[in-house]
Amino acid sequence: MVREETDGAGAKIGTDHSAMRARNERLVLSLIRRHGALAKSEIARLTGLSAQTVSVIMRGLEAAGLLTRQAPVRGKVGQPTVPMSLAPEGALFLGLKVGRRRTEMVLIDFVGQVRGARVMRHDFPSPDGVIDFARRSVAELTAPLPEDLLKRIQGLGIGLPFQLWDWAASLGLAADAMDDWRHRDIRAELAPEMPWPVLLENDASAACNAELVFGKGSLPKDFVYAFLGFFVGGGLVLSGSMFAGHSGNAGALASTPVPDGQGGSRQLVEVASLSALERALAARGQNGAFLWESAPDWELDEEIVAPWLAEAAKGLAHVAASAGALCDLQAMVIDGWLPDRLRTRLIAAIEVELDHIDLSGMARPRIMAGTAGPQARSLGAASLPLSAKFLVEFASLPDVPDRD
Amino acid sequence: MVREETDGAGAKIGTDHSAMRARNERLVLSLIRRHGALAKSEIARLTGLSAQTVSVIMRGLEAAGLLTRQAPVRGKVGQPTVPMSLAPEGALFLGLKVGRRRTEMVLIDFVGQVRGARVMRHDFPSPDGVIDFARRSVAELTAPLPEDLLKRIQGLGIGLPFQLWDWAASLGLAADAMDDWRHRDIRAELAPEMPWPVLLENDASAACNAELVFGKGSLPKDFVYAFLGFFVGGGLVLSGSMFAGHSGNAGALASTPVPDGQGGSRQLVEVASLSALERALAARGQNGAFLWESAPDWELDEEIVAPWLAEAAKGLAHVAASAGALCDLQAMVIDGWLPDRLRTRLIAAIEVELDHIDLSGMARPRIMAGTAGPQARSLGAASLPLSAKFLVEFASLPDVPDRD
DNA sequence: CGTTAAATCAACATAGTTGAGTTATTCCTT
DNA sequence: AAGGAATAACTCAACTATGTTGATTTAACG
Repeated sequence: MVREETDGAGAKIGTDHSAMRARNERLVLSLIRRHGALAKSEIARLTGLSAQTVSVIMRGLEAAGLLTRQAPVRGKVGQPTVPMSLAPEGALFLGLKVGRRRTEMVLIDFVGQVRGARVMRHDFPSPDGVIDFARRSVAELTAPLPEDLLKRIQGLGIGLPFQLWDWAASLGLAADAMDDWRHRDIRAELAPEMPWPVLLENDASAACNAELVFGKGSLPKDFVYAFLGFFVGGGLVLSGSMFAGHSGNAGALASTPVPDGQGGSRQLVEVASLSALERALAARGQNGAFLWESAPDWELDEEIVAPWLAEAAKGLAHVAASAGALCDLQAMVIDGWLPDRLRTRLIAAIEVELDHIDLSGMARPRIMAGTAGPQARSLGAASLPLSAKFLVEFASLPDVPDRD
Repeated sequence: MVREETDGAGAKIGTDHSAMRARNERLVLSLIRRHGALAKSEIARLTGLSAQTVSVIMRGLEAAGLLTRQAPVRGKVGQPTVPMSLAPEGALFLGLKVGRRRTEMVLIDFVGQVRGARVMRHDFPSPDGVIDFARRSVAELTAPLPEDLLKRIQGLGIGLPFQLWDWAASLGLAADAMDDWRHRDIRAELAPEMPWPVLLENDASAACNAELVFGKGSLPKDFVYAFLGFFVGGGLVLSGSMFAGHSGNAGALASTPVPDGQGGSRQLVEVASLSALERALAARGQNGAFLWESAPDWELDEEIVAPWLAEAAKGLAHVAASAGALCDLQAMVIDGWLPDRLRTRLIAAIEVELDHIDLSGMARPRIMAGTAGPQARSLGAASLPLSAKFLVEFASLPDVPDRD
């Protein structure tokens, strides 16, 4: 039931029977995840598969504990339909998010509920410290689980900022303080110790995946996602699935050139990131460390926040326009380690800036708020093994009509 | 043998046996197209399919006339391998390219050789004129074909500039001269008359597809393609296949905002297009009509071409950087209705401009020349039905190792 | 109690896999 | 140089996995 995806050197790219079944199973799970509970007959109509085939597949998924039957729906002529929904305890996932001041591990279930969490604070992350924390947290989070749930853990996802070593200088640390990260591969180090697959992604890409898999709003099929943390990162969702790029670095919004207002260009990270905000605080003699102390509920002086917001919005609007033109995007989704109110203001400001950009020849992308908020990255890390094992690439998914 | 892809409302998204076979057949054809002749045993190794399955599939493709056996290769221990290559006459395709002053139709074979062509010149294209030309050209191009080749025509692809109606003003025509295009759908009008599928794409996206399908150079898996014509357009190739976007408008490079050198931004089309060059000519009192008269072999005054080149390169370098960051691209491919020497200069100039952009945090995209040149668009139009029917999405293709 | 739609059962069809056998070559031994 | 062993490509026949079809059962409404 729901086999691993073969990968690596000897990857099989031809399709055989088991690949066919695997894909059809993922298709069923993906449809139910996106739409909510669906009856076998509805799945048959949506997929074009025969009722018999769908019946076999869904009974299998139910037997595997991944689907549960809901109360039968009566009121229409004919035998009542039995909607099947995702079984929350059908599968569990661990997510490790490495951050600037906080490293977190979460345990989530099949529907994205957080079942447990651990947090470690640090001046700056070190590979050894993170690996140690990961080991302890896995032990602590799995210890209370009964045998049957323990077996349902499907993987560990890691969300890690890329080019961590570039932080050192900006943190006032010795320039080589984080050089360790250059040469360490924590995925490869943790994988042998863990009984499940271990996956790694850029932390912002992971956040994007959380939005895609667990997002509550109705997302378009194509959008660019931006997460404002110490850096700014993102992800690119095309045809409903995340596009990671050949080296896993797609959505590297930090590096995007944006006009600097003086005829040249600079990188987005210089204007639309919390590091930029921290610099603005420092310029006024304030210590920005509080930004990272706890959940982001801070309130800043308007004199500091307004100019930062204006520049960030200008940069992000430029990205929305150029990414929109290139990829025919319908939206840009904004999230970050930000208080809700600030995120709302930022979105409004981007809309205003977009008015000042010539968008002829392309569709204007909507600017939307993310639904996962500050915890998007850890949720996203945990969502990586979920996507890898249980979801089909959405390219082939149809629009699911609402039930009447 | 190689079935049509089902599409439209009742699209079947579940996988059944025939979809499995269809995909494996396309996979075989895609591998041979990319690599050149391959033996059954090599295909078996590359795909991971069993020798028996590959044998059955390839005998079928041979019987269908899509593959031909090459001379057996001896010299190694064991039975000699029989490489199979694409049969040039295995399938034929028609391509209609609508342009500013020229509309063309070509007939190409399975390996991209042009078997026939028709050209119509006009002051500006009209839907009725184009449809009429298409009808006549199809008749003229197919008339000399023997019965068996006639049956091998697989489709008609159309490459059409989007937003044709915006030209009118810049051509000095009545503003509503091309309003017809707003309301006409030449694909829908031609389709019922033709015994094959009729597909339509943006002309620049079609050119991109030609590069992808017939390109002689070794292309990376992810690149952005730019074609400089009257406008500038492009295409986006991700994981080896073209990404068209939800409304078919991906790669709309014309609309990309680039810094205007004065602190604001303007659209790429204003600097990197032949319409910009024509404007520069007009500003010096020269009539730019000659640009379109024949194949692009013109030589321009350095005082006109140098400033245009500089601005175009600056704009394209900005696009290369921002697209590169967003999509983790390995390259930008440049082609256009340009003399070869000018294209070469443009590429060099983009490289220089790229040196002035901060690319930290991303890989520097290579700037490469296209291999199809001025005829890329008509070739590309004809390549559309080829891709649709005979190629698999390359996402799953492995790197084919060279034979030793 | 007839009609309807969901769900299932049993027989069947399709296409991939496995293992044995055939073929055409090179390599090795005499 | 001749003949057999080794090797690798290819094919055949039997088998397996999985999807489809048409008949049947089930549980509701009217």
